[in-house]
Amino acid sequence: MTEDPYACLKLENQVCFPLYACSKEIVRRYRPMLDELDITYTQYIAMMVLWEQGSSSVNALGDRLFLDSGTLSPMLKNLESKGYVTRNRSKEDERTLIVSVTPKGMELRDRALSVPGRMASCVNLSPEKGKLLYDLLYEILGQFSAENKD
Amino acid sequence: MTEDPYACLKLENQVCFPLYACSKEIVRRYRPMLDELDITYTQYIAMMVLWEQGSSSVNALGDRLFLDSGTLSPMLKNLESKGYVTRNRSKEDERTLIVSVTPKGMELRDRALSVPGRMASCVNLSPEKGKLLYDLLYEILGQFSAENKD
DNA sequence: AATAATTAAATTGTATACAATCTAATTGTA
DNA sequence: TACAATTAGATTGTATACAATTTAATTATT
Repeated sequence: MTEDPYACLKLENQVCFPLYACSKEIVRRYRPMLDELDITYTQYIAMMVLWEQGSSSVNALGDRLFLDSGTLSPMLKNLESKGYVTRNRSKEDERTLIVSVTPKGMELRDRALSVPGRMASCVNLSPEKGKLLYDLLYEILGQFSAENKD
Repeated sequence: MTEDPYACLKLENQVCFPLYACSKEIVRRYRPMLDELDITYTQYIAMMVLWEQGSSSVNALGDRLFLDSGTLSPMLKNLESKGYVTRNRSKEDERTLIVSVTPKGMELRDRALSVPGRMASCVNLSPEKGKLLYDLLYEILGQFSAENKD
């Protein structure tokens, strides 16, 4: 049992690294499926919110996705150019931009239906472990959301 | 209990999304600490490998970090310009680039010693849950590494 | 030995991410 | 009601990520 003063700086002693690597690798595996829909992963999660809600302000979308306007602004313009969403200023508050799904965007939803199932088959984790992972991640995210509410 | 055919496309039913969000948020919390060392998170994990091994080929580093040359090449040049590493072609195989830590790079290690502890205090997860999360993530990463060995 | 196939990095092009700054609209306050 | 403070997005600048392609070096094959 040798005492390594640098043990804390070893890659395998980090929790963040497998989180970072896992996230990247999974998103990478989404790519071929999302290519078929002509969207990226970031666009996909934005569409998920919009499919569910119909529309959202950029701000609310950012809170939900943990993304800021620097990422969202160009990405939403891209989705608009593909015809999946429209971007309109709110009548009540001209500062607010409302993003809404178009009919073409709603059609996309049907074509995306097979994606979650096909993705699940890329990650071999038992349902119990999946639930465990999910709960642990949301426990951390919950803390982060609480922090940001200042 | 209404049957929603689109339930699988809801953001809260994804495991990937909290993984993606959590990874991003944690890396974002590293930034102020790593700013003090004048490195980014990606440079930090690369330095972790180099601190431990002294040197590595770009290829081996990429396997370890799940990054390709498109990301590593410019990032390692950046680390070189800061004086933390040197980049030299291998004598045995001129295709291979060997990245080595410089004395200045090793000094950085001492200044980085406080980072893991300060980061840990940003995430309030019990040691047991931390271990659980760690194991689940490496279970998934293990599958991915096995896949890539074809 | 000459050529084909493979391999390691580097480069190119597209799309994030995010801090910092800017602009315009709205709200709070003296 | 003017004017300061705040807020919502957009913009700018830097650094990833990664697929696809290119280049140079090495290995395998005929």
